[in-house]
Amino acid sequence: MEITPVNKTTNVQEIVKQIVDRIKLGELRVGEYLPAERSLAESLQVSRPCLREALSVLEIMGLIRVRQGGKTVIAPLDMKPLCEMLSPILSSDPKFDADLVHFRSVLESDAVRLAARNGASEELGLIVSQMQEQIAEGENIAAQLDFSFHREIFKLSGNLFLAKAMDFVENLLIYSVQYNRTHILAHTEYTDALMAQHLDIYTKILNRDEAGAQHAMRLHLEFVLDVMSEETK
Amino acid sequence: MEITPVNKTTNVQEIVKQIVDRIKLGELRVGEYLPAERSLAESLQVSRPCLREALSVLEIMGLIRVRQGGKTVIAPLDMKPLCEMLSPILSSDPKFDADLVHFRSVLESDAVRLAARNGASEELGLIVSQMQEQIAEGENIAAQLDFSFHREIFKLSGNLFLAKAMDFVENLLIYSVQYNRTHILAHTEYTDALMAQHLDIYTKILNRDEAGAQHAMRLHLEFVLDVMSEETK
DNA sequence: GAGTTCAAGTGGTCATACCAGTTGGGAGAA
DNA sequence: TTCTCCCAACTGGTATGACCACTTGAACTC
Repeated sequence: MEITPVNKTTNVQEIVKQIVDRIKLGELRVGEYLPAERSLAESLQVSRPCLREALSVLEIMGLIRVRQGGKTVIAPLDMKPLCEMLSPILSSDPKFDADLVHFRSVLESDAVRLAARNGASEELGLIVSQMQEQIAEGENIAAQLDFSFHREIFKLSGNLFLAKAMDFVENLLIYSVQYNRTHILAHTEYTDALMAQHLDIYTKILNRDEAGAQHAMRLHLEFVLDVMSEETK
Repeated sequence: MEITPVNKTTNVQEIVKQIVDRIKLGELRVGEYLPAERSLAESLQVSRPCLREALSVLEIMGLIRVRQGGKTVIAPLDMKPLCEMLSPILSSDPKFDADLVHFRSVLESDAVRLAARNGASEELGLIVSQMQEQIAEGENIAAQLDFSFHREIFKLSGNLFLAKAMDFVENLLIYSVQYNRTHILAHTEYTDALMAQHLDIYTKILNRDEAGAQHAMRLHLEFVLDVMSEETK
């Protein structure tokens, strides 16, 4: 006979589970308001402090957004608050930055391969066009546009976890001094090279050239890392 | 002039931040006890419900372990509680299982390459020896041993995030019906093949054959996936 | 000395009150 | 009528104090 610890569960855990389940079942949808704390506590037959503990948990999980005076709203799953809280712990490791950038490369290298398998989207083409327009006007590539490009590739990969992991990594990278693409994008001398690399990746995806896309992405990431290590010298 | 929202912060967020910072700074170390809620609340000059909200957050983040009647202890960062809470949301996606397994393959494929670069550890050799002993005695490979083998590879990779991501994935896979290695390990007819694959991976790591190790791992993962899809037919 | 018991201390829950910010509708002005 | 402004009512944020449930360890019994 196998012995397992009795499953004693706390009120807070029950509440969290119940609300998560309701979100999963679609009873609570993104954008909808949660009932007021007082009435919700009554419905759940728990005290308000207890409910508030559960709400705090849901908030850090990024499932709800709470504002004093305003209503509590169901939000799309967002890792950002968790990352903000957790980043001090993680970044205490000296290898943090290097490991994170490597990890991102691994993710993106696979994402672009899957993206090439699935083919390009209109959205990706649009992003590339906008990049070209900006350059034609003598501007640099906007950081937001660069971000959208890479994000779209993860979306095209179709893999839920690659996209979520990318979110996670990006949220952590915000706090990384060494890895700030904005600096690189601001350097005019790199603009042409970066544009060519983005275009190359896009073309390979368009042609469904999996290996080629992966290779192009690797070259791009290596280029970015090289420039970064130059900058920080 | 750039306009940014004023950073109104709540008591709970302050408390969480403060405790996280103290853990980072080493003032609070893993295994140590947190003061009792009542006295800690007094020290922080906040009410107990408020403090408890913060503690709930820290608990879901896996930074502390709380037991009724017992003391609250600082724990090593553990994604498990978060995964348990989050898994219903994630698994609501029909592609969940497939995406997760693919994601895991991506991680492990890279981890084993880095492991091969760094070379094998005594620990890994010991695990392989134990596997061989079990087989020599006519037993199957224990699930725990198989898990240790794969975990050790992530450890050998030396990349913080690969290991953490692996933790995350494994915690989610517990709830995946389709992906339960225990079933496969229990089948005697696969035992020899699995042992050979593990041994192959180990040897390649030992010889610092990066490409070979990666290839061997891919073969192993494909084999496991094949068997699984047979099982679920 | 080994086993038992129980009191003190811990987290878990609750009810209530009040503070602080948001919102929307009604009173007043144009 | 239409617009503006203000305040009442509702929301979340915090505090207090009480009580329950569980764990622990020291005093007590045998």
